[in-house]
Amino acid sequence: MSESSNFQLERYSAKKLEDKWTNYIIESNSNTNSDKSYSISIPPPNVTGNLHLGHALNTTIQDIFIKFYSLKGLDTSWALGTDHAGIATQLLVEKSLVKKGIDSKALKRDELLSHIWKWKDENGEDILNQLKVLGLNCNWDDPKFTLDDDMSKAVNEAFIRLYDKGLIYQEKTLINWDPKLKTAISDLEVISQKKKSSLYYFKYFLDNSDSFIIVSTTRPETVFGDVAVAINPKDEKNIKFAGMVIKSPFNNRSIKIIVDEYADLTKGSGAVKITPAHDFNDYDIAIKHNLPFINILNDDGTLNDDVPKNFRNLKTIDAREKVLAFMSEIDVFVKEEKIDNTIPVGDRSGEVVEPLLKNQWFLNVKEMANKSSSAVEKGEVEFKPKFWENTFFEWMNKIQPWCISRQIIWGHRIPVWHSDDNRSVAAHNLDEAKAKFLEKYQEKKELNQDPDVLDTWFSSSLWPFSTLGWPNETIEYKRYFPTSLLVTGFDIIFFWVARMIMMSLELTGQIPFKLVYIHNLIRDKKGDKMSKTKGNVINPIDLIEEYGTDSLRLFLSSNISPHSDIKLSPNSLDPYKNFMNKIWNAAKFINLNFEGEGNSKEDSFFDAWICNEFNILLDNYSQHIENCEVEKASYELYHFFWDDFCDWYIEIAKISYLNNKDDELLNTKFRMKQVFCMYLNLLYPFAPFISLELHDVLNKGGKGNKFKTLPKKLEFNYSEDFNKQIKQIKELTIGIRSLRKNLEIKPNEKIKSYYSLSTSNDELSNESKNLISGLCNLESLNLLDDNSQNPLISNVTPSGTVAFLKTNNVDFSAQIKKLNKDLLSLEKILELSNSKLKNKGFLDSAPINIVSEEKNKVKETILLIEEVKNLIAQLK
RNA sequence: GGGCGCUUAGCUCAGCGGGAGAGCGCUUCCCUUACAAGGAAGAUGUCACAGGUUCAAAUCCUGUAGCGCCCA
Repeated sequence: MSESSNFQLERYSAKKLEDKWTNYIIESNSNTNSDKSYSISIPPPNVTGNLHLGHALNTTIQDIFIKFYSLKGLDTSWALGTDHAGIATQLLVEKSLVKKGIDSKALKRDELLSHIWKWKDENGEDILNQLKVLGLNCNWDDPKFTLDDDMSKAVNEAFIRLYDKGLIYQEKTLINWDPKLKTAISDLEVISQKKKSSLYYFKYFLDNSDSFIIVSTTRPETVFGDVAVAINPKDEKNIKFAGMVIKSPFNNRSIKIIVDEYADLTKGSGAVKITPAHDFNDYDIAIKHNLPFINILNDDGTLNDDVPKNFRNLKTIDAREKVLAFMSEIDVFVKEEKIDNTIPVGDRSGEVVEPLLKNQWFLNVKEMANKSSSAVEKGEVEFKPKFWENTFFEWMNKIQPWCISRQIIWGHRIPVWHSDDNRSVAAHNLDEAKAKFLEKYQEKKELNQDPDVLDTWFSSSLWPFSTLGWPNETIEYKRYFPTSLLVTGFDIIFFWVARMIMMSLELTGQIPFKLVYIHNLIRDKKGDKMSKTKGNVINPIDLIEEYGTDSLRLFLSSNISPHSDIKLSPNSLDPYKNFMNKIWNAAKFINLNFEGEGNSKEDSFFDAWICNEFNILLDNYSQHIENCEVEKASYELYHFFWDDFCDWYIEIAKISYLNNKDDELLNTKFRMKQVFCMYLNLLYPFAPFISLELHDVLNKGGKGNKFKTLPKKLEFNYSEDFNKQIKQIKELTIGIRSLRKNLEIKPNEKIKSYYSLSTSNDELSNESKNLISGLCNLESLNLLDDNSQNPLISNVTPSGTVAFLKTNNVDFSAQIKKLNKDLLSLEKILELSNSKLKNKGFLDSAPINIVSEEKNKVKETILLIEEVKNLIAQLK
């Protein structure tokens, strides 16, 4: 059996195509010699990650751009890689060690590190392998990993440059401390969680006095760190106490009463206790009023030795109860009030984050943020959709120094070496550090590297240029940087996008990418976020198993929306699978009929029409993708194929095949295959597997040269108005089919039919008549004779009237109903148009073409109304 | 509290100044040899509400309500 006859029997199977073509796609190298380049760097998935729909959406979009610009002849590069995901990975490995009975806390730094590297070596490729099923054209031969030597070199270089510029510094200040993970985290990693909680009121008695101030607090356990009570200058009740001192009943410390507008009279008692070492606002107040800082917490969040003995080592929540009990005991407790509060929680640990005084490394980003904002303002970096720029600016405007040090071990160790007397240099290695130290301090000292590692996002922020070889001026860097596009979700605009822009401008002097394409999230069918705990996660691998990669990709690319998240239910992909099947079967039809190339016969009007429609598709498609409107390109692909190519072109061609001699059909058969293959070329970036397979089937022997360029516009040879002819055929056909349906005439019953055209000097060619006869299963189709005495049942269409002979056994009530409905809507249209044309304002102000269109509409509608009235009269 | 987005057919959403659209679902008919994962013919809408701008508003502006997200 030949290959082609096999194909005729084969049903569409996505799985089979994926098995056949995945490696071909991965191995195909789209680089050209073009001097124009197009580059993207992938948002690196975490090494701990598993493929989820977010990855599928994100990479599908990028792949469409890469494949499209590759077809356009640009030299494309899509940098691939994974992120070491510091805290997440370390947590994961520590957990797995616990299962093996190993306590990670008992391990030395090097031992734990080697465990994590071992895990990475075993599992680090998983996510990349999962990505492979999507048919992506990324740089598979050179995947990066943020902790590899080349990336680490970039990280060190970036750090050292920023350190030497004075932008990176160490400071003991209040930071967000995760007591569970025992590390500092940045503002962005703290989530504000709404919670019902209590506001407690208690009395602070003035020293040696019966007078007291009622203070309200949500955190009674921090009374041991209190150094002041702030009252508002407008606080008439308490203002007399300003400057006086309270003797704390909790630890005998002296507490000053200060006046500051920070004390909000509308909240609680209006007087607020100041705990500078455990609250960010209080910290600022302390600086302002020159107050001391008293740390009362250990690193694990328990109370430390600076509190009275019986409170030591208690968890804050337990200390709170005990303090409250003590307040009652000494009779200072006033009341408890239920309030809505927001609590800071670590995004990784889920634990309440404590503000703590700690020595940490910071990057001063203020100036970098200003430069970044102006790059976006000037349009050097553009966001799409544009409204996300507001979100970006909002954060940039109030940005704080970025806390970049973490007290974990999985990450880039801070490249700073300290002497025992706390002098430091930043360097790539110990030798360089020694040399730098000597140069800087004119002294030799024993040096030790800082124990902390960098925030994972520090290395991520270098990604677009570190993947291209920076700080070396590699060929890749010169060719592909700045990159063309960044595709990502809105949830990491702050974490990632903003920081990449800042770092790039600071370190390379260039923007990292010209365009930021922000896409939305994929949710379940109710619009809820997918999560393991909710159990509503849909795995893309399962979807691919059931529907195929092409269907998934087409679903994703069709449903991108700037304004709403994508809702996905288990059968959301049905329409796209059906579409794949439609394409598959159309290929069978074409394969069955195709006889060979090389035909000099002139195009028929429908060949010309489909060529023209294809040219329109080609224009729109390119324009949409270039405008980053992938979903519109997808829509055009769907409707051109189903509505134009299948429903009309193939159907007309079928009739033509029946009516004409073989040699007259060669051209249509050739055109049909030609347009179809060019269509596959356009479909390729969206649905690569089916495109490759069908192109291969229909072009036997033409392997190795698939989809290397975008198709050129089709030239065709037809001089008359093919659009008008198609319009006539479509409208008259629909008119006849509708009439047949209304009269309940079976589809298989051949019937005589008549027509007249709405414009008297129009003609219907014999070819068109034959086609309509075929499309409507007519016995004959003849021009209505004005003198004909035959009673008729008619239907009206914009192109003309169609009619059947009125026979006794036919029930035409449905048709009368239909005509009356037509009449009603026509009269409405006429009324509306007439009222417009009577309006002087409309005639004066509306554009000329709009006015003339309206006039034409009136003329046509009047004629149609007459016609419909006649037809109704005939039936009475 | 500040900011952003949304409200259009039963559902999911497009349209964003001059004819209310798509897919799914629904009704009726058809296994007509590419495709029943299909074909044909249909039904379905105070475009959230209230003002305003305009000759003309689903579309622009203002306000209101509801929903969602981000930041504090």
